Amino acid sequence: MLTKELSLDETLMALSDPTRRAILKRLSSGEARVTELAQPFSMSLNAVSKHIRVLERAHLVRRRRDGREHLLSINPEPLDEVANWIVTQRRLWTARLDALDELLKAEDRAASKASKKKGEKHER
Amino acid sequence: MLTKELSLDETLMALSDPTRRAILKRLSSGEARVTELAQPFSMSLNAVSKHIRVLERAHLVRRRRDGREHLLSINPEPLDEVANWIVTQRRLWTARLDALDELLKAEDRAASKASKKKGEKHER
DNA sequence: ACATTATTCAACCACTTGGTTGAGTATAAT
DNA sequence: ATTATACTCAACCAAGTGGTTGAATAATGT
Repeated sequence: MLTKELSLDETLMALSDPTRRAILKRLSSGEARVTELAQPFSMSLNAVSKHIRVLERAHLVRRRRDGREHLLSINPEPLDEVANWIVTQRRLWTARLDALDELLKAEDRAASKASKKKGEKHER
Repeated sequence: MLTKELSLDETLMALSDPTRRAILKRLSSGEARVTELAQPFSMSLNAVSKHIRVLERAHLVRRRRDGREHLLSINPEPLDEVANWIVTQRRLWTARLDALDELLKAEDRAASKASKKKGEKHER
């Protein structure tokens, strides 16, 4: 599994910045150098360099040096962890909400049976 | 659709804190008051109150007042946006990586055919 | 050898975050 | 009416973020 200290905290934090997400998107079409990555943005090269370091810290990108060029590539592994957390949580939440929903529907049926009036509005 | 300004930035940022994720987890088993939510943590009530506000700002929880009690509940909607982004991106990334992988395998086959020497090392 | 290119490092800045404490505002209980 | 409870608001603080500029390092081109 090789899962070396993948922190949900750091991954989510790294992903929460639009510039960094754009960098990742760019990297999805293949390796790129720092300057290439920086080019589309209006900020300084140094700023982008810092963003990259954040992504690296979260293990979302890998760095490979070739001479003076640093070639960045994507590492999708941490995404799995996030995806995992999300689907797990969402299942819990919606399960609970679905149960509530069922309950409400049941009550609705009971209520409409009791009142026999059409056109009555429900709350929410 | 009702999607009122759901920001990926804010959602991911809100999720990137362990306390907040714990709060959400707690809320998956139903509504809770602020004090209830704060109870398991070692920090002050005010700190938790702030965390809740962050979650609210990201539309991950909703607040309903009943007298002096504020009842918090979960809203799973923003999670969809995140999940969506993740699966989309990951598909792109892995597609690309799989293609690369295929390429490398093909080259490996070609190389071993060409050199016919065992024990040769590949780079990285 | 010298200049250019690719990149990081270091210091700085304004702003945000995650926490604190202390006071304020409703609502509920006695 | 007083006190207790549930909560927020406001001010503060240390540490972190996202950006800047200026210099350092290291590899390449002339």
